[in-house]
Amino acid sequence: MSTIFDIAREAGVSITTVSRALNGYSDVSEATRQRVMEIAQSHNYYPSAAARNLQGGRTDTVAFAPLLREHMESEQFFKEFLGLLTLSAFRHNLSLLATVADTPSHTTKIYRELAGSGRVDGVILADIKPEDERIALLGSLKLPFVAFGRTPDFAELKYPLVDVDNAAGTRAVVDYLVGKGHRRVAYLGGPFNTSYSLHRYSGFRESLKQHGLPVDDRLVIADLQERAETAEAVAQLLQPGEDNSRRPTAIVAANDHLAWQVIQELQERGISVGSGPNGDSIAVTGFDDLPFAGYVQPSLTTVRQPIAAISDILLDLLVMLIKNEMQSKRKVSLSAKVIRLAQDKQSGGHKQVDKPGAEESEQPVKWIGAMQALVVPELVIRDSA
Amino acid sequence: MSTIFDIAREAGVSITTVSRALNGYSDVSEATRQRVMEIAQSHNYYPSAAARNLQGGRTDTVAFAPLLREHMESEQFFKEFLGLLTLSAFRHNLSLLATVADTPSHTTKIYRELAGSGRVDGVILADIKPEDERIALLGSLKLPFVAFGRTPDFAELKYPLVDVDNAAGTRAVVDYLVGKGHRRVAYLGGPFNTSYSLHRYSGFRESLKQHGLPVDDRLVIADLQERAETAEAVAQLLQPGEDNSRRPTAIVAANDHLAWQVIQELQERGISVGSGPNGDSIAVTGFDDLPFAGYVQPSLTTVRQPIAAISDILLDLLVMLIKNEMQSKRKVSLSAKVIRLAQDKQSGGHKQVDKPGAEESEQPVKWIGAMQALVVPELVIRDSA
DNA sequence: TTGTAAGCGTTATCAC
DNA sequence: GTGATAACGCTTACAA
Repeated sequence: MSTIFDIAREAGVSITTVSRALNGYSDVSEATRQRVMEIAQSHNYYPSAAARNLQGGRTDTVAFAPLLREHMESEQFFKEFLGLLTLSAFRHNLSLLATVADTPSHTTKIYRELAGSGRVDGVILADIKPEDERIALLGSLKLPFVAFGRTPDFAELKYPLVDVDNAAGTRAVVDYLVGKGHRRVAYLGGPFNTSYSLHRYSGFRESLKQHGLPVDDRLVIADLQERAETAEAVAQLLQPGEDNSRRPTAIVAANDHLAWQVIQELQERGISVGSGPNGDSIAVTGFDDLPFAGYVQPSLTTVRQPIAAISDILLDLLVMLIKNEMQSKRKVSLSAKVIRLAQDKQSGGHKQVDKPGAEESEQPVKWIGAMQALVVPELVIRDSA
Repeated sequence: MSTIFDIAREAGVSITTVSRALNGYSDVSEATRQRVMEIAQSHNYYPSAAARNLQGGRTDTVAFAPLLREHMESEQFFKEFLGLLTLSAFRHNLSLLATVADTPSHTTKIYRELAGSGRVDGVILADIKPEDERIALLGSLKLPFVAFGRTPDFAELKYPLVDVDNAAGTRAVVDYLVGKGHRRVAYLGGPFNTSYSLHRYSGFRESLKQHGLPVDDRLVIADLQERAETAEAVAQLLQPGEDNSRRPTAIVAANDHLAWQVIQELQERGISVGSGPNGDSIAVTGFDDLPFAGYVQPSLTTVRQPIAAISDILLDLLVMLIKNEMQSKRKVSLSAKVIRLAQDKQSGGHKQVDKPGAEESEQPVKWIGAMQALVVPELVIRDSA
């Protein structure tokens, strides 16, 4: 590949001039600029990203490095999020560097390396846990980041984030179910190790309490992962021992995947799945509204996470952060200007992105802090409840 | 962030020594190495990727830059492939740089830039078209690449590729349908602008001919994209005018998405979907076996593209190519050694990858040239046909 | 308007 | 074993 020297030589100017011409500086004669640009084009010349980056510029790249879970190949949420992040990044004129971490400690290493090696301008965090070291780590590393999710102390820590109001989501579900007459509602969840799983569960409890219904611990089973565990959990719910009145008429699953497992278990036992607290059918709800949710039979009543809108906001925030970081590499706190910028979004949707195609779905977004957004998810009523 | 100078100063050695110690050279005393490594660790030092890359090293990054299609947000195949590429890249100790191209000409620009700026060591191409300029382009740019898919002249061009035997896939479908007694089989496809869409269609024709059945052009409708077009196509198939014997008993759709649209159209018309050439039900088949294929009702009989295995092979090939490229930046053709390496895979699966987790599904792979693999897809029989 | 020259942080090539 | 020093290709003061 040709370098800036080749272009300079052929154009009969210095490399400085080439650099200026190509970077759109004003102090270059139009004639020179034309010539330089033509020659550059004919040589298929593009400035070396490495050289450019080395002298202090940005990489125009952001990273996403989720922790590799078992059976990640089949994890729909991961793929959805990754795909939509890629699209959002593109609209923000950014590239997405996708990696994966093996283990929690490997995660730390990856972020250290990302920060140390300067490969990216910022990172996107997901699957935030209640005590997530990554937040402090990235802060100390001075690597700009945005979180999808939040820790309980998000208000004090003041890191930029977008979260779905998961509690509101399950509350909406339970409200809906209770509204349809359900009184015995079970909750099936995965491991309670992420913030969102805790929020979903607490939304469930809150709503029940609000309706004056008891939370029957025998109707709550968590830590479900493998299909076999779900099978066992369903079996447990269906065998209330002596008293048949303990059998739930509705099952709230913490995610779509789990909901689908539950539905299959019920169907295998000849129990019909669907709405109505009466009869012997059982209502089942999910959470996420992944693409398959509308396809399964019966189609899933679930809570939609507007992932496309979320990734757009995440990148809006990250871009602002990076710009701020670039402007002044010494200031520790966010400049007031950036914060104001972020809050301006409150009114008027998210038209920050450069390119068309962003979700303009007027997602209700609540700003719960400077650069901290809470997206209210929507209940999607289908056939399963 | 600290640099190599900081480490050198603190360790009381030269930067050369630091570099050597950290890069595992043998000519460094064990004592020095220990000290240097400790100090580096304590400073959270990682060599600048830019500086390192500038002096000629690799980036350990490969790019994937698909063309942005309309409604890409909802394109499952894109997300599947992207997610699995990310996982495969990780197993090969590579990062994946994901971008998107706006337009075909933007695609060209992206590859030129990728090559010129040296941001990545190689790229993965997908959606290969019968006349795909990208192959010549990347060749001339000397940017290592692997293609998922192939042009008709792949044998002469000799570029590295992995393809699914799409023709064999639809042949298997038709064989199966004809075996079940179907005689009037329709074909519904998208635009015939990619190699795979052409291959799928030709497989369809081949199989019919092999079974001595005529190809009724009125039963072939292509270029379907929007749901409305599919609706019209289905309507057309169902209104054979005067002669009712022209109505197909089976519909082969070119992909799962289309198959699902067809099923919905049929169901809306009160036509049951399923196997058996008799009765008034119509069999429908898809292609891809995307995650939702098993979820829809009736579940899709389809052809499975083993995407996980494919992306592993793609990256196996790309890694070999890159290594070769690094070794000798002047040689034009592949070294015999690399070719041999690639063909060795023929016997013994694909255990090339460093980390566990690769699909060891013993996918049948036929090598149709040096570094050119053809994966035979599998017919998955479910309820829709 | 243009050119000179000093970095940016590595690794590689020589010396010692 | 270890250390100067020269690239690597670019941007950006500073001069002219």
